[in-house]
Amino acid sequence: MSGQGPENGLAFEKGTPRYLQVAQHLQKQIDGGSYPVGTLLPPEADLAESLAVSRHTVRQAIAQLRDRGVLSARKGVGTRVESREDDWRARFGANSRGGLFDFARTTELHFETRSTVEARGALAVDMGVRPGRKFHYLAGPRYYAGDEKPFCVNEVYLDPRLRDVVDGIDVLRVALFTLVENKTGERVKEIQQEVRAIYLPDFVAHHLDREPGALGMRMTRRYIGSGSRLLEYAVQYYPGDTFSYQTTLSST
Amino acid sequence: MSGQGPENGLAFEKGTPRYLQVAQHLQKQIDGGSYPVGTLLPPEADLAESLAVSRHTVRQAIAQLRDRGVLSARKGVGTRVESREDDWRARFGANSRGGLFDFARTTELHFETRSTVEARGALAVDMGVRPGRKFHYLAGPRYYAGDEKPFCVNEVYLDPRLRDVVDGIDVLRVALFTLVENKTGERVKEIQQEVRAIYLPDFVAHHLDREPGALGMRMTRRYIGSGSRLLEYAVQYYPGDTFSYQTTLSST
DNA sequence: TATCCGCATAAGTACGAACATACTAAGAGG
DNA sequence: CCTCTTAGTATGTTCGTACTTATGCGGATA
Repeated sequence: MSGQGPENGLAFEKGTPRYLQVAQHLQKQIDGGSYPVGTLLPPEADLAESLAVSRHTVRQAIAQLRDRGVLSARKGVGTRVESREDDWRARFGANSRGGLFDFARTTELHFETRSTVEARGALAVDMGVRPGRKFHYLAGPRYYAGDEKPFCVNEVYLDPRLRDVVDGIDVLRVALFTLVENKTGERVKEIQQEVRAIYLPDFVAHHLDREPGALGMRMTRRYIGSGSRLLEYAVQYYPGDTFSYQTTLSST
Repeated sequence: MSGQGPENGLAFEKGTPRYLQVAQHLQKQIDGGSYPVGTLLPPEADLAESLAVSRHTVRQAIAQLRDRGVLSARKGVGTRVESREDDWRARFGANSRGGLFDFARTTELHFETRSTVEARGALAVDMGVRPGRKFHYLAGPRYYAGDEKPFCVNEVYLDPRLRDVVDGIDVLRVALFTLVENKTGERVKEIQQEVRAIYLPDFVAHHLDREPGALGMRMTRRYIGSGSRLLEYAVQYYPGDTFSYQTTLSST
């Protein structure tokens, strides 16, 4: 087509950074099959032109998809599509406070369930608290910003004193523990993470579009405050076929 | 201004990108205590000026340290020093049956299989190398010292040049990559870990005394040398019912 | 005294331009 | 036919610049 008209340039909405919109756009193209797995993306310069953004913006978008494991790039060759969203999505690698912060910033947690629960049995053991202690409980799916389907199901157990930091919040786009820190002034001293293999519980499987009992992973985090007190306990369920937990240990 | 001279700007070496040199410089300053944990780094603009690089380069350097967890940034405030990374080897935190898992000395790896293999297909992808590259392959069960039954099955893919470091070794009681470092002088720059849920393959299930197809976890590690070259690739299989991977993120 | 507003600050986003480097493929030469 | 060289391509690095947005501080106001 001749058309120089409106182009296929994106219609940018305000509020969301352009590079994220470009990343989402590319993700959709990949999911839709426009860029099949194993093929090379158009050169950055071409993408920049066709989307009417700078190459720098395209590179930021590609960087996003790269550390999700969707793309890989090689100098002098091109940018290769490694996987699709529903295929190999979440390479999770938040292994620092800041990492969790960034992770929360690029995802959305939708609270669907709220209640007050009492920690008993195995749960109390996992949480590392005395049985009988009460917690404010929230749960719901977590999405990559702009996506249709969630990639993770999240449960949160919050100290009842901190309940008001989430009251009235339906969609969370920041790390919960920063809210806790801000409201209380108390700083999270330590975060204890644990990853283990599981069979997906029913309600999780339903959200993630998997069979109940399918392979999955469960990541739990204990957020410890100044006084060695458990401020928050979070559980995340991931599908086992698309999720892996990654860490990089680098020596100086 | 007095000094147009050498400044305290870095003496850049060629070959390494500047932003990496800046990152290393900042890391050293942090480890050395010039920027204590909990304090704010100078503004990016100041750093850029004093190091005689562009702000963009400083940002790239900071980005590096951010996803290592060393730094965290907040708009309008500054960049905070979160931790120092001198003892990254101590951050191996794997746990089995409640006991702490210590790589180096408390376990024994018994090599039962040796061969030379060619990385192809999914293996090449996982290893992050081009298909066709040859590796020296070793495999066997790993025992807690004195135990009857292994708790883990281990596979190792070694750069053929490094083959002689394991020739003649039947039982390994130290981390293999330290042998590599000692023999070659080349130091491991980076270790990339990945944990995922799996169904146990037959030969693993047999060793671990589980049913084939039972819940398990697979941990892979890529040991990267100076030249971004893959020196060693290791795979460990654990039973899912007794194994979990743990990390602690402490802020101060 | 307490609250609100606005300014300064610092990271985040976005554009443009140029050069460096790794890789591929085509062509020249043996 | 094989090897070496060379030109082209695409990502990587680096500079410059400008604007946006979140935050915090301090002064003015109620």
